[in-house]
Amino acid sequence: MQTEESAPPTGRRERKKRETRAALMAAALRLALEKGPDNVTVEEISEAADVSVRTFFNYFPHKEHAILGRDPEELERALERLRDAPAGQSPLTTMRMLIAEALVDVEQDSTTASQRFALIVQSPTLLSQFVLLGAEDERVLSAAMAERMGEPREAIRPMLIVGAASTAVRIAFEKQKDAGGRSVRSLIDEAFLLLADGLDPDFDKNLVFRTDQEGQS
Amino acid sequence: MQTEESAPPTGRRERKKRETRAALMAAALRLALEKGPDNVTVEEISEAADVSVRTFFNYFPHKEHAILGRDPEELERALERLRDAPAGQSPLTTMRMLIAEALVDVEQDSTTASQRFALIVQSPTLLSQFVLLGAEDERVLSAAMAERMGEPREAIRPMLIVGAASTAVRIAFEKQKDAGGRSVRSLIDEAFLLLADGLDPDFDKNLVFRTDQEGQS
DNA sequence: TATTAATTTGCAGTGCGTGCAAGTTCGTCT
DNA sequence: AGACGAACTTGCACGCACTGCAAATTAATA
Repeated sequence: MQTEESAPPTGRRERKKRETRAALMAAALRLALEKGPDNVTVEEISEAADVSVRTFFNYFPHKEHAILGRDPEELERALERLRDAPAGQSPLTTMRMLIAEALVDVEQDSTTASQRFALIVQSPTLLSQFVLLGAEDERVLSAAMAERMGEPREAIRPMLIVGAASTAVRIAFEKQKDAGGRSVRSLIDEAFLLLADGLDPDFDKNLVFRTDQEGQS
Repeated sequence: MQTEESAPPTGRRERKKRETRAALMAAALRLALEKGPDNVTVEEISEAADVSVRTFFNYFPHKEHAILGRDPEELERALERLRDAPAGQSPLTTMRMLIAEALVDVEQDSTTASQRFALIVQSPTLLSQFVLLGAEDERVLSAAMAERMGEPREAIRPMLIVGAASTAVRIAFEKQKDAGGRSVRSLIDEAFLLLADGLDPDFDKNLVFRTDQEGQS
């Protein structure tokens, strides 16, 4: 009657599942690197991991998920960190902290992480899947951030902070290739400073655009 | 020997191609609205437009492109407006102008435009395709904006301005449903003010995150 | 009208992804 | 241990997206 999950249920079953999942992810990543992400078939991946094609789809909804190998715990950790952040900490500071800590996670197995990113920017389908997963995260984070800030769910600012921070990270990664030698971290730093201080001090706050062409003088 | 394109070749052929393309787009949109974007097959669309399935793929690379029905001239117009913007105008102001004018375009055939947007947020595949096309636009706009601002191509600020503006628009559209009655335009206004003035006046500029756990005091 | 080029179409084929109905493995209870 | 039930794997059939190829149709040109 103790079907509850109190002790870590490390049965043979759990272990095998983890192994299979890991094998599939590894095979997917390796093959994608070797042959280009769009030239890999699910059949090859399954073969390399020594399972049937059908089993592959029991583990991943799309081929891309296996290559991306997203860790669902990452979002959990981020949410937890957001909850545990100092009460007085300003929202953008919190976001930067979250990102910095997520980067640490990523950099720990830096080899596979940077390889994955190279693949992502290479393949449109991978990129779109990646963005899609990111958008989901953004929604969850925005909701949590709004609550933390004590703002209503429809408020613009929390969402904009999360969205802009995410944009900053994306740009930093994209720019890293061109911007010779600069670390992703320093690029992110620069972007966050811009976001915090304002992107444009000369922005014309009084300008109102009208759909009709009145007031042209 | 005058196989060149000097006069607008409005032969029967050109006309038919336009018609077919329009018919496919219309059928795709109509069916997507009726049955949900994920329950429409290419076969149905082609049937409704009275062409073969194979012909459909001669016009669109993916099913989604027919539904999205993107107008390639829109980006052209935006680029032109960016070039023609007053020399002294601040970058974020320019972006807001671009967006305001693009909104006018969209609102002119508002029926199909808003219908399309409702579809996009409904279907993950549509959304990802949409984002993918948007990312391409962002790159082009960023490059033009960087040039206009006289900054090198690797500079962060132009890209961040374009990216953040695009994020603001996206959020405005997403929030429109919850934010009872507020127009997209006013939501965009609010977002732009936040971006211009700075998302977070209390951002801690001196905080440096380290990968190791030193300086914990 | 005869020639040529563009377009459409059918057909065959690859690959993704899903439901279903076995078969197999594992945990559990007696 | 043996039996039972649940979880997992697998094969099979299927629908759908998309591509290359070659034949057929249609429009433009000489």
